[in-house]
Amino acid sequence: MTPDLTHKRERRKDARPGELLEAALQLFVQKGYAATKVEDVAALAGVSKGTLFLYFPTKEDLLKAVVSENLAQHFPAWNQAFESFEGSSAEMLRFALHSWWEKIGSTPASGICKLMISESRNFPDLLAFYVESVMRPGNILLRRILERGMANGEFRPMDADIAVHTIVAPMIFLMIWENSMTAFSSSLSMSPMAFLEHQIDVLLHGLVALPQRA
Amino acid sequence: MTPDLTHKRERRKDARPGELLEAALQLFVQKGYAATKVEDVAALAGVSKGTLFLYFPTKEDLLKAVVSENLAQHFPAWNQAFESFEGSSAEMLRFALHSWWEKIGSTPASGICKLMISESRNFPDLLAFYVESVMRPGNILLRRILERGMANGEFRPMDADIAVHTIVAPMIFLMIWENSMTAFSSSLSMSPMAFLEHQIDVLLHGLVALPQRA
DNA sequence: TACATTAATAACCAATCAGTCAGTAACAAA
DNA sequence: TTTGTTACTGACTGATTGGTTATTAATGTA
Repeated sequence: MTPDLTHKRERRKDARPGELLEAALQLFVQKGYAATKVEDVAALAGVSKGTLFLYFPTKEDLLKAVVSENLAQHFPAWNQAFESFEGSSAEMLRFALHSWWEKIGSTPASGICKLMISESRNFPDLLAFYVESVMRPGNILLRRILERGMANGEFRPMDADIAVHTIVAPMIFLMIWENSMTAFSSSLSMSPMAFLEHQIDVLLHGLVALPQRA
Repeated sequence: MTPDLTHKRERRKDARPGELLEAALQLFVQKGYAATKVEDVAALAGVSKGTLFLYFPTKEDLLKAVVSENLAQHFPAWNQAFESFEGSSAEMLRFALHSWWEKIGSTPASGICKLMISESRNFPDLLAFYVESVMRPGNILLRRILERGMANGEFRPMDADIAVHTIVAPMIFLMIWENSMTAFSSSLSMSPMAFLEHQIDVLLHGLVALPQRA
């Protein structure tokens, strides 16, 4: 990452891949895969283009490495947390969304989401990989929370598969917003935490003032 | 659009721009701006590359034309509908979302949203144009609905600016989903109308079974 | 200091692609 | 049929860029 302003050669074989992946993630998210030149990635990582190809055989391999490198490996811990959770399902949902925000939403890894949206059509196998590794586990975890809530009467009965999308949608929106809009138009700024809190509140209690269903 | 299989030349000066824009929208959304070749756009529109440049001076001009061509011109009508609406604010919200789905969400114009997300960083002036022409009017309209609901006690008090995002987020999600995911992975399919209905219901009444606030 | 190893470089190559332009064919008018 | 106009074509070009490789220099070892 640190641009080498002194033009002095350094031999750091083990540090290069990580620095290149970091630079690639940033540029791919910023400009799109096709529009970023490998030379720019190399420059941002402080090496020459040739060095990049020393570690990643093609540009496409670099993209795949960026995605797999940033995949959320949090699901084992999250599933564990689900098993041992003591509180209400509403608290559980709040915990899940806050934990997601802390571990992914607020980190550069959130850019992967935009990357998948933009490039999935061009790299279907990458999409399949992403679906299996993060979307499906995420959906399953959320559905278990919803089913727990419905089972103990805390949530009203509903189609869990659709409800999962209702929960996920604003999180996707938040990641996209941060990685696409805010960078340029400051008038579009929005406090992510305030949005998250409001979202959880509406999700649980709705907009209407007076309850009209049992 | 119709690929000319007979290789016979046709002179249709007035039909070309529209057909080229339609083809360009489809390919830009599918593959991304940088990854689509102008020659492919021309071929899909049934003309040669030279003809495309006869109507659009550069590739970037083509992109800008695609966006401006597909901008929602529905806001005058929608604002009008708001003024004369008779029912509750909940019904108004439902009407707004359904109307949006009918006029934009379910049409190719929804691809513009993905296009803006993917390319806004590379074309900031295009983003500014889009924000002014569709995002801001949309936000204002929704905020007026929310404020009407709060004013007559139908909705509970809230930060309208944040709440607008909570309403918009799932719609953005729906457009992105349809334009990025469903095309390749049929396992990700989801009924847009079912999602929309569920979304409105949760938005209004929340997930919890028993009301716990005044 | 001399030598071996290899990480890193930069000049290079081949393919791609946005944009051009000299020429062609469709159509109208005579 | 001839002639003029112009929508349309496709071969061409210059610039860009993914990927290669011969060379260089940093580091370890004797």
